[in-house]
Amino acid sequence: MTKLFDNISPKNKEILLKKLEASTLSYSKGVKVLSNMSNRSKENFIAVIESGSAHNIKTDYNGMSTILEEYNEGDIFGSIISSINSEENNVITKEPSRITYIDYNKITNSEISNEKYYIIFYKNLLEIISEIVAAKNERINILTKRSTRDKLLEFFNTLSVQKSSRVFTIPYSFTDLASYLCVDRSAMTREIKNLKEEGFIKVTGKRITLNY
Amino acid sequence: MTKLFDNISPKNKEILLKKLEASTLSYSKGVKVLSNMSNRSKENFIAVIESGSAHNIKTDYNGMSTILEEYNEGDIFGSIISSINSEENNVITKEPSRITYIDYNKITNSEISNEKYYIIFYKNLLEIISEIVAAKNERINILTKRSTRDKLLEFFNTLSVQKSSRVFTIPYSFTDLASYLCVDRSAMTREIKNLKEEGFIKVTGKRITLNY
DNA sequence: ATATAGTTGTTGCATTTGCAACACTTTACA
DNA sequence: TGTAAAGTGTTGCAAATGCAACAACTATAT
Repeated sequence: MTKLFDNISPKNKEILLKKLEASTLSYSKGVKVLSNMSNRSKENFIAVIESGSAHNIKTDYNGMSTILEEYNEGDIFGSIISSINSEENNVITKEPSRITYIDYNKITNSEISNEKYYIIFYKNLLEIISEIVAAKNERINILTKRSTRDKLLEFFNTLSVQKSSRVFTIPYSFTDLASYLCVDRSAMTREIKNLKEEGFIKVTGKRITLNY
Repeated sequence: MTKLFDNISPKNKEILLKKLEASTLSYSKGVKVLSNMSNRSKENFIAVIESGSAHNIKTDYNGMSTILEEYNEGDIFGSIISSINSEENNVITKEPSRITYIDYNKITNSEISNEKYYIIFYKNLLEIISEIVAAKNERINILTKRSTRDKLLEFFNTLSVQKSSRVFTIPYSFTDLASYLCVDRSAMTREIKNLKEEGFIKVTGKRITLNY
């Protein structure tokens, strides 16, 4: 469940959704989510993942593709918070999913209401966006590392902090991880091997143990 | 001027600032801005650059430093929107500056007021943060490029779009640009030379002309 | 006005990374 | 359940990048 409606009564939530003209669509697996959306409405919307999951994938002019973001149940994405405007970006479902769309203009331009639930909604939105910003900062943190090794270590470190443990599981395939870290897959595999041989990490499938 | 108080009357602005216990500090050039701030208050604040400018610089364990962000007059930064919590991060003034601090807890935890200016403040904050997110997305866009050449071209492209012109001026020294793009300076200079020789760009000092 | 610190362009060389190709394993799904 | 598709580990080789060092130039501060 998204935090977007935390502390708002079901009744008020309904009023709000109606006011914002929210609509929910269902998708099967592996579908480009925004392809049937007009460029017009692409410019200002928020989407809530009601169920399922999706990847935001950027494909370069030279065919190089990069996983920009991962959206899971309860996550939100949209024009103001993600880069999805470009032709290069695609949001693709990883499994059958249901997504609710809200016109962001309706949020910002609607009559300013004195209703309490209105400001609570704003607070919630702000909080969610703050979390998104934190995630983006972390991504930038990883990408500013100059070497494959340092990118891996930074990534592992983040996971380790998240799970409060030196043992954790990589939530991607190694192929996807390379894409996420923006490095060549074979070079990454080589570097992981080095880290193993030098005793920094232990790798069992997707389970990593940090030894430092 | 920051947008934070747009559409809020001076009187209400004052009430708001008092309520939020805002305080303004002055700094000379080249000063670490947050060094005298307690870790406690570092965790939740917003800072507004009233005048002057600053860099958010991250220095690695191995001494490698990267310009994460640049703050100019009217910009805001802070714990919820920037990565500044780590020991590695420093915000350093580029010139004499005045900065106003607002305790973010005061914003989120204060009694929910029905005052109109209150929700306007929220809207403004949300809008500013959306712009920050857009900037971060752009940064990620650049950093996901795999080669120095593509990073340069993406950076030039962004500037070109911003200025709506194929001629523009780089707002950094080349040394700082290399740091911003996370590449070696000499390698970057080499690549810029290549781009010049291949006729893609013209370079006169910091003035770039795109020929494609 | 001058010393000092910082910026720029350049180069040779070492290292890292990317690319292409391959065999093998695992997963997905019709 | 069988077949196709996707993921994994590996390697040799080529190309890109980083590193170190230098000289020339520019900006800054006292």
